[in-house]
Amino acid sequence: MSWNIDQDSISLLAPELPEIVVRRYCLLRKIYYCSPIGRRSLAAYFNMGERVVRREIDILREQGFVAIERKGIVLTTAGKSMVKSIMPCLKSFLGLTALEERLLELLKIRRVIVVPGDLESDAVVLLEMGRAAARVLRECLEPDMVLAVSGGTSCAAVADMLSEAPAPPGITVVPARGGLGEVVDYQANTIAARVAQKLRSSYRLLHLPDSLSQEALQMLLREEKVREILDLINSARVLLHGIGTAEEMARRRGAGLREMGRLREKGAVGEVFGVFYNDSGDVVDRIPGLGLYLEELSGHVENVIVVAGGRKKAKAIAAVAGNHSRDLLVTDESAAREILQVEEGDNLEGGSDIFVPGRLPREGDNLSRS
Amino acid sequence: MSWNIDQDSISLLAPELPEIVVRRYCLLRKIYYCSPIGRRSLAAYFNMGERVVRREIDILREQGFVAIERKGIVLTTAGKSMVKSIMPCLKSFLGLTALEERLLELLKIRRVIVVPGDLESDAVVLLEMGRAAARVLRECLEPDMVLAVSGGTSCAAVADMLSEAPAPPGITVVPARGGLGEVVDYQANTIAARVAQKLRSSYRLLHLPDSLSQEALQMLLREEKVREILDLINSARVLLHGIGTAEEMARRRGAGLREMGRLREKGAVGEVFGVFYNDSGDVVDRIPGLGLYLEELSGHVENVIVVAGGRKKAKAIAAVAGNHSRDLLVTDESAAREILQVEEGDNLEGGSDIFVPGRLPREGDNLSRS
DNA sequence: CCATGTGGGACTTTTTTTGACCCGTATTTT
DNA sequence: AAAATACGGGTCAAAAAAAGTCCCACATGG
Repeated sequence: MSWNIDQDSISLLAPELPEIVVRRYCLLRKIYYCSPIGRRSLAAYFNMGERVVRREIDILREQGFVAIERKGIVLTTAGKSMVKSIMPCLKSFLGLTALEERLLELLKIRRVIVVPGDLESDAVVLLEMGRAAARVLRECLEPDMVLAVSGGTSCAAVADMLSEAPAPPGITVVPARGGLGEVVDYQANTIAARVAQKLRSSYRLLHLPDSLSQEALQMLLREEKVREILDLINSARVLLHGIGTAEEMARRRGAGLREMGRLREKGAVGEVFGVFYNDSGDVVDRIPGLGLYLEELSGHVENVIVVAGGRKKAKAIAAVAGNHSRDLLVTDESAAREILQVEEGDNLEGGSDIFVPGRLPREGDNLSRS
Repeated sequence: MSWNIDQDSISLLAPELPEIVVRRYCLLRKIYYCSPIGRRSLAAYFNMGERVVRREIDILREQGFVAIERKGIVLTTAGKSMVKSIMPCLKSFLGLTALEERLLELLKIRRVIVVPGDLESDAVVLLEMGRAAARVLRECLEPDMVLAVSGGTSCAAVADMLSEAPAPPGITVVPARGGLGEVVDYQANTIAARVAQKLRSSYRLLHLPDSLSQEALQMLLREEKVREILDLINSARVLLHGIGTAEEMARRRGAGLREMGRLREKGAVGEVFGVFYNDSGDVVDRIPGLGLYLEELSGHVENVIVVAGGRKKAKAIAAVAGNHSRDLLVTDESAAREILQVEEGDNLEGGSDIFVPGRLPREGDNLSRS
């Protein structure tokens, strides 16, 4: 029998290690995004005791990663550098690199990036996903491209984390669809504009009322201005989109229980650009509206960057991101593990647990998070 | 300012980690070589509390690396496999790979292998060095070679750790010099025979009285049998030798304080094949005797495997193993760090400490070791 | 048959960790 | 300007973990 012990052998010798490393890394990462921040805020955020946080911070301070100021805890230069550069090392240490490879094989797409942590229990993971996706996005950009972006918190995070630096010339950013009734920060229009601003590119928007009848849509299609933007959108060569769960989307549309029941009946698990997919990736429903038609995108779309995380979206991700050689997936650890567990009945081994810094909540805990 | 944080970043996040890993590894390694062995023996050997050992063993048992039997602690299959395969990973984790590269550059020799630990405080390190050297030795062997070995504990360890498997045909093992008065187990003759046995090769020995006058040596030289073996020795294409410190050698020769003082005066720090070297690698003295003449070895020697460890031998190693492109050095962590610190005024960074499992000795401790 | 070394159990002491405070101050909000 | 908030730091006791120190029953080997 051959024992395949490689870079993870250290964690086998010190099984308590991953927990420690993850806890400190999460703290560091949170401080990175939220500094200056206080002990109590951190403790509340991660559901840890205040004293535990203090101890960890002391260690991090001794290591020179954080400095303590009157306003709160901040990262030192070394700390910032650490957060930025530790990722590849941490990923291999936590087995995420292996996870990426297994997902790549399972989903048969071009590229998979898995970010450590669980988006649902640590909101900072969303930002980290955004940062990773932003880097991928920049790699995809070429002169005179049209980039279409969708709405949602995930894409908003990408926009947030994009560095402010000029992209190749001639790029136009457009929303993939006219506004779906959402918070303005998460609307495709808003995100497109913010992305364009970060990239120093131009952008075109498509403002539409929330719910339109078929007749109204037909009428709008005859408008030259609208037509023009739609053509632009459908000539996109790069797509950046999140994934909605069916429940989320139905709720966001203000749909009644009736409609939600219908979606569930059809087995809808994920939504992209207003199109609902079931487990197998088939289209089972769509929201009437104007914009990009994913099915019609054939030749000229080169890269589809899918960014979504959280255990709840696992099924949706697997359904949407499967079997497209043009797809690039950016997700988080919890979603990645969930997908693999569901899809291939993951032979659960020791150490494949996902570590979260917090403790079990007790009665009396304040569960609100910053 | 550029922060070079790479694979060691994990240890920066968890500074207590190297100590834990090294401790467990040392325990595992000791068990590997000495099983079955009991808690108390381990505790005494490593100068640890019995309870500490018990706890570590519990963890190692939970991890499936050791099993506890009535006769003592033994390694499981997984444990054996771990000890064998963790080495490269551990080396990079402890920065030994980097250490090897720096030594390679400093000494300008062909190859450097650094084994974790300190030979002086953990005798098992000697065996580990032997195992590494044995592997190197096997790589060097080609058909019809003559292999000359020296005496000493280091070479004895190599002989011990050599696997029993046939070497290329036609190999002859010889002692590099006639017996210097030592314990028989560590004499070159003994070691040559044991190496040959492991390699399934033939061997020739050269038995000589301890101290001989010049006249006696000259007379022996005229003996055909002796002459024949000497020719064989001097046709060696592979050398395997340890390094003696001057003190050690003088003591072993039973030399009086007078002679030791003379050696010290001349600056002798290391000895190989009865030849003493000073800091710079110059020959400052020699023990009269018959055998291999290192200086005359020119063309036909292809590989010189130097195996020596321990902080005390650092200077000797640096003096002897320098500037020979044919040299391969196998040493331990403590010697390697000491060499670098002395030779290039090592800019001491955090984490470059060498971890030993024990604690500081107290009064009342039983310091004897198995 | 006894000396030695083994694991396991039990107990106390010591150290570390954690929780729960309070305090003075700087900053923000009212 | 005053109140409220959030910050770091300090302190103390409870709790938990670790470590030291025994003793016992059992095997093994001289």
